[in-house]
Amino acid sequence: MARDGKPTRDKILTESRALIYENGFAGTSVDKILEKTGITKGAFFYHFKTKNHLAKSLIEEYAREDKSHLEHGLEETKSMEDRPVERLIDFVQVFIDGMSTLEEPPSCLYASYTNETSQFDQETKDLIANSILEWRKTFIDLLKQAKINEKSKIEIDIPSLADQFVVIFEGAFIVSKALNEPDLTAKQLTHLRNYIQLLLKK
Amino acid sequence: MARDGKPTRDKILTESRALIYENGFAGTSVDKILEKTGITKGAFFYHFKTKNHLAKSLIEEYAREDKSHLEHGLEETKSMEDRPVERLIDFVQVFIDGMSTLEEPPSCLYASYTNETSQFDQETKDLIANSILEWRKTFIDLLKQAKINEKSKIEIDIPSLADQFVVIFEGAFIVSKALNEPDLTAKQLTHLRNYIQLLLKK
DNA sequence: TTAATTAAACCAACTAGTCTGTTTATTTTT
DNA sequence: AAAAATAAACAGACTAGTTGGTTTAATTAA
Repeated sequence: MARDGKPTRDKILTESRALIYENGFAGTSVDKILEKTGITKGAFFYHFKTKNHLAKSLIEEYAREDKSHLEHGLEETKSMEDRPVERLIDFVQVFIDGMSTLEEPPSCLYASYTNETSQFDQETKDLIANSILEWRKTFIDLLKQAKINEKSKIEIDIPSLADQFVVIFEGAFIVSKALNEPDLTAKQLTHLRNYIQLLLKK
Repeated sequence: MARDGKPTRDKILTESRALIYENGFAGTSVDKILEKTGITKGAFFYHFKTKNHLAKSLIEEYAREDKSHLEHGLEETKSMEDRPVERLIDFVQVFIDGMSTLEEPPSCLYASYTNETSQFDQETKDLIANSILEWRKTFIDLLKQAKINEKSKIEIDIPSLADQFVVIFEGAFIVSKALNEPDLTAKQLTHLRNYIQLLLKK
């Protein structure tokens, strides 16, 4: 057996993600990653066959984290399973709390990739689409359990309301970055929470 | 008199914008632009000193268009100046209408640039920030005229509600592209219209 | 008659990726 | 326990092609 390569691989993943948030994927050269990590070219291409294999690994890792955020939201509100209306509101609140007290504007790898789609293969793009659809599915479920359409005075398109969550996240990240206002995302999510609350009021 | 360079310059601007929407700025080489436009290198650098000068011209043009969209929204609803509540709703409706019946997912150059910020100079980034702040300003005005905080049962942070408009646009563009659902943006804006309507109901 | 454009050669820096060889920790054999 | 073998992990020089950008001389069109 030989020495442990995991620290090296992890360092490449963490640092390159940060670089991509600032330069984009095409704008992040392998040499820049090497410079930032202090890792050599040999080591880099030992761990990742090509630069695009790194892109794939990055998005896979990101999607795993994303999924665990979703699961965390469900877990945190599990005790309210029998009060679906409160659960729905509290589910959103979990993420409002998670987005407050940020020191700098957040970023999303899905958005980064989507802004230069042609750089990536279909599998990578599918992974992004499916991750977003997971949020849609989960939210549709929460909205249906809260019987939102029976309670609301106006008719609501549930799937698109479900999408609002991801839409506001993605949009807030961009505006937060463009204006350099780290607390913007939490504020934006608050409006989604308000909207749902107003819809649920008979 | 000499011959007119405008068609050449315009072609570079239009085609390079389309390329940036697919490849990002760093991923869009000058050679690719030449290939797509059929223009020569000499002509390209005759019109743009550097690739980053093109970036600047592109965002300036984009910001001008953006501003005229804002003005168009105000113009279209000018007849309701004395009914600020209806005007506010109708202002949003103008953009819902503008975003329905799209054939393909829309894109935003502000978002493209923001996803690879380090490629651009401060002036370019400032132009983006200021363009977004124009929307904020306009919307704050519309919201105040509609006396939203006097009418709403819950307390509303007006500036962040104003930002919702741009946030939903930006977020919807990304999700629309990631899922390849052209009509997503219009649907998302509809929820913003609903939200404001609910807030305005005493 | 002058600005706009072509065509092609050219450059230095940078690009992703390859290659050969070395280090390192563990396993096997003695 | 010491020596030898193994293979993963890593080093870094090198390559072939691309990058943004320059130059220059001839040509085109209003």
